[in-house]
Amino acid sequence: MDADWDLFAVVRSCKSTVNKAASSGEPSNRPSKGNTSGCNCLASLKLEQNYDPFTFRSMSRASLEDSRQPVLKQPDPTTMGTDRGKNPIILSPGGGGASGQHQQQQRPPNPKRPRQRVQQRGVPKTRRRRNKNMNRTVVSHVTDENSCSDQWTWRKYGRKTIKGTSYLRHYYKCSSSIGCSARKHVTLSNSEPGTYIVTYTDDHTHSMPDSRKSRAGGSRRNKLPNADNNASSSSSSFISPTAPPPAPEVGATATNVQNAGDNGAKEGENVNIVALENDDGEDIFMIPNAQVYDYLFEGLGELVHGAGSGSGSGIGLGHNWPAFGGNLSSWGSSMSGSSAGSTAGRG
DNA sequence: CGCGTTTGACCTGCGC
DNA sequence: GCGCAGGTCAAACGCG
Repeated sequence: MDADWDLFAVVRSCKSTVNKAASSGEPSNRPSKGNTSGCNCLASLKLEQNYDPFTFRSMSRASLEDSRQPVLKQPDPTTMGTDRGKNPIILSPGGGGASGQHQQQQRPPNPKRPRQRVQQRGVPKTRRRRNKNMNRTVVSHVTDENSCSDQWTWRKYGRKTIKGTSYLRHYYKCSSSIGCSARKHVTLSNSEPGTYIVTYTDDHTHSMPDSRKSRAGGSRRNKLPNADNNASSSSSSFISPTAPPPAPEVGATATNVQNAGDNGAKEGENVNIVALENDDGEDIFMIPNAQVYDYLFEGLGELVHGAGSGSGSGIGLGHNWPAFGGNLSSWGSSMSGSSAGSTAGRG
């Protein structure tokens, strides 16, 4: 909760001109849905080509490409809301990069496999929806050229067509460690074609895997035709909220705002897009193609670093920022170097 | 064999 | 209370 509005506060503070940072308890912590007006401040950053804060190595390009396929060009009122009975997205193998995906894409239409979900009803499942109780969510935007991968192992557990976006949202769980509750979902931005909105939820309950041990996904990925494309980037510069950048030079997204404030983006420099959400998953703000100015991050830097020290005094996203492995402040210094071997996968 | 992906079904929060 | 929409589950399947 604190962190939550910490972010918020930060954002607001960004609005420097507008002043009013986290002066007080930030009453309107949670603007009602759609009410993002309160935070039109944002700096958007343009990533350096080589610097991709959010690369999801573990996600097959195909998957994401998938999300680039407009799902519902024209939302069908009759089927809206659920994919039930809907035709699966048809990937066009030749279409673009997604071609040659190994795997399921070639799977036959799948004759509606019989599924008996026994004991579903009545059984109180812990299946939960993102709610206020959940750990804060950090959103970040990635340009599609940056591909998507990071050092964590993510396992896709679902996808959904999101109303209003016309694109698919892919849901991933951290599979680097059993029991890790970290999750994220990736959606192709509706307003920013080519930009993926990555939302991280919950924190990793383990340290960054040294190397991927997961066999299936990992090895396969490397063989992705497109993997070539990003081979260099994925192997040399995978950066993510959970995988601190080796040496941030320029750009930054929300996730490395800290760096942006410190040694990251230089004044007036472009950094991709920064977007933040409150714990309700509401986009607090997103500012594409904006520019970063020091003053914008002055406060941020403080917050980030200060809070890291555990200064309970308030605002700060120093610690416990889920997407940062729970410790944003140590982000810049502790690179993935740590080992903490991954236990990739289950069993 | 183990793991990731796909995808239909189901659950649940929220707005009306 | 109902329906919508987002989120999650889990069987089936493919790949290494």
